[in-house]
Amino acid sequence: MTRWLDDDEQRAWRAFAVATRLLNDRLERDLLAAADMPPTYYELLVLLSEAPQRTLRMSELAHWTNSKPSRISHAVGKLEQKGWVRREHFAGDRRGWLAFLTDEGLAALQAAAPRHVASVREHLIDLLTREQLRQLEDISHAILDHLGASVPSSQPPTAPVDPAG
Amino acid sequence: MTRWLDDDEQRAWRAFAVATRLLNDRLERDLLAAADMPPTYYELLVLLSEAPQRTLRMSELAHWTNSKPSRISHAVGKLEQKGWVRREHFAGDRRGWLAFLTDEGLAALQAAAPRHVASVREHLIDLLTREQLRQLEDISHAILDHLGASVPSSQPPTAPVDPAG
DNA sequence: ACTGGATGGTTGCGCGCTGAAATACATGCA
DNA sequence: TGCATGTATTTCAGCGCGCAACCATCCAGT
Repeated sequence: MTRWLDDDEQRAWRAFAVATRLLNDRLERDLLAAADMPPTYYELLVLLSEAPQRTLRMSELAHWTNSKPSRISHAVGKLEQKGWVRREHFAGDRRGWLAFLTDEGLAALQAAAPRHVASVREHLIDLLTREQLRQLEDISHAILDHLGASVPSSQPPTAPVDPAG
Repeated sequence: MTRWLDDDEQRAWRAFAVATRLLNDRLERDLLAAADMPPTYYELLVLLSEAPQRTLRMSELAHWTNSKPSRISHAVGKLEQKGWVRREHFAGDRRGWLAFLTDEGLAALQAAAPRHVASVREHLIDLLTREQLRQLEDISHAILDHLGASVPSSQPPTAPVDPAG
């Protein structure tokens, strides 16, 4: 007994689906041009930049990005190659690893941030009224609550940069 | 001279970014379970199912999905392997090709649709008030207008099924 | 008719991200 | 000491995608 979508729901869903996909594609392309990395990797740098000591455990990175450990390993490996992240043993439990954001990594982030923020503004934020912005946040939180997710803004915001992660 | 995001903007943007990514992941997993194909391929079936004669030209598929020709070729190739789509020459201009949705393809779509609609309902539609639904549509259209995109709801809606594409 | 340039699609190839599974090693507990 | 658990890495394979090269067809100009 399927409850199909009525006209209103259908229109809203389709518009939303297409819009978010297109927006995502666009932001991804822009970010690639600005930072030469996929959004998911950029996200890791943002998380690190806002963490105390610019440091997080691998498992924490996995947690905040809702991803499997292997993905984090791969990603941090790439970032390490670029010299943007360094890995060190976690003193106290040598199974664990800490990922440090290096000065170079922070610099790269700071270099990319303006273009990324501009992109987010141009293709999303500046298109909306203040009212719509609030609505969008409410809607987003409804989704997040339902999916049982947590937004990493609960991270200690010691950000030396505003990367609009 | 970067205009950083203020607190309201930052919160909204982050919530939106995380919510849409998570939602997307979830819907993708569900769809994969229901239809054994990526959302982008499913989208093609939906387009075809709603087109007159369940038929579209390759270039039209490319247009409505904002994708390069090669992607469509690859995708339709896969769908053809499954017996869900058939390709025929376009009479009148033999350079062109028509993609037909087969009976099997339609059946597969109809089989997958209920679970997909349920998923969309569960993780998005049913979470929102009627008011929020309208807000979301407006916001989406703002994005679409700016990106110069078109939503395929301008397709002739002769749908024998409501797949919530 | 012939030819050169568009046009519509395909094919081959490789890139880059991802996850599953196997592995390695540390830890804590019986 | 043993063994399960926890943390992270590594290997491997798969996939979707785009680029570039290619092929077939159409069409305009001569």
